[in-house]
Amino acid sequence: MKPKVIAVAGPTASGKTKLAIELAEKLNGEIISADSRLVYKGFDIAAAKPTTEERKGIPHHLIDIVEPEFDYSVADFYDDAKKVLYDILKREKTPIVAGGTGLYFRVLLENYSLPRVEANPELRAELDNRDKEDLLEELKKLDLTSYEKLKNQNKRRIVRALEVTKTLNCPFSEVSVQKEPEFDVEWICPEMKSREELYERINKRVDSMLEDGLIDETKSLLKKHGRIKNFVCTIGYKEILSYLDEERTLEDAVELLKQNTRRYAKRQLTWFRRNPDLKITI
RNA sequence: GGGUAGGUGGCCGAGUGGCUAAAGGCGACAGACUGUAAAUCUGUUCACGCGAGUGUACGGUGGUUCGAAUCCACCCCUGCCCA
Repeated sequence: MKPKVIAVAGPTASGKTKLAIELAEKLNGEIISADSRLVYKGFDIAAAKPTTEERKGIPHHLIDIVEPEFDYSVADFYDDAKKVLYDILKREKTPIVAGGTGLYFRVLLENYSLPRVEANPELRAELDNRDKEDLLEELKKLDLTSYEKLKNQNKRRIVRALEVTKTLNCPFSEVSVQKEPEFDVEWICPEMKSREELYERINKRVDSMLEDGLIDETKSLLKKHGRIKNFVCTIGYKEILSYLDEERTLEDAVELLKQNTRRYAKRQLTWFRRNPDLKITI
């Protein structure tokens, strides 16, 4: 008997946070956040982190666990989430994995075996300096399977394949395989009527982020951390920063923020649509 | 009223006789995703058709030409300058 896990997955602003909390109340559950931004301390308004009241006393895991300077990786998530998940099961409560980061769901619940190869900045820099064709040539010699899969893909993924292959001295394709799923997952996504409705919710949520003090939050994070990657690459902060830098008006920055959020939601939909259990129709 | 620059596909913008259903960018849509993932990358984008193809299209109406987004005439509209 595999352990039962509930997964609440959906695009940003679809209402998954609320849905997860309702389910947790009903099922004596605890929530494991599967969100690459919620892990960071201080990323509150822009990341739509649920407030204490909103959490209704339900334990939330993997939120506010690292400082933004720390590069939290999928592997970190995998280790942390698995530990928490078994802990919840041990206490005979229901684990509810909720979030919007497709890769996190895949690695945790679809049991992909992550090659244990940490990011190697020197090697990456060296590989980045070479052009894509050159890297592909090398990959073709070392790992034909990965070459076939990645030849039309982006350079970053080719770099990673080479990084793993060279470090382990073993082809990337042989160490990154899918195994038998470890959990019995019930997939749930919030109901969404139409793309228009979702986009409308996104627009409204961005407006309320502004009312809640997104600009002040951006300023104080900037002061505290400077322009570190995780900060300036986060939707919400990057657009407000462009306003603070006087690259565009506030109005334009907000419009761009809405647009980038819509695009992000679209990419999330692409990810989740692939999962037949999620029944995404918009 | 006079002068001048211009009106191109959802938007911006290149194109100055045939190689043009019209570069490029943006947007939109679709897809990929195994340690950067709110990241990064790929494809499609006038209509109909599986397709060869057919139809419609560069402000409007006429004209020149075998052939016009491109040349000519008149008209309409917009920006700027002068009155």
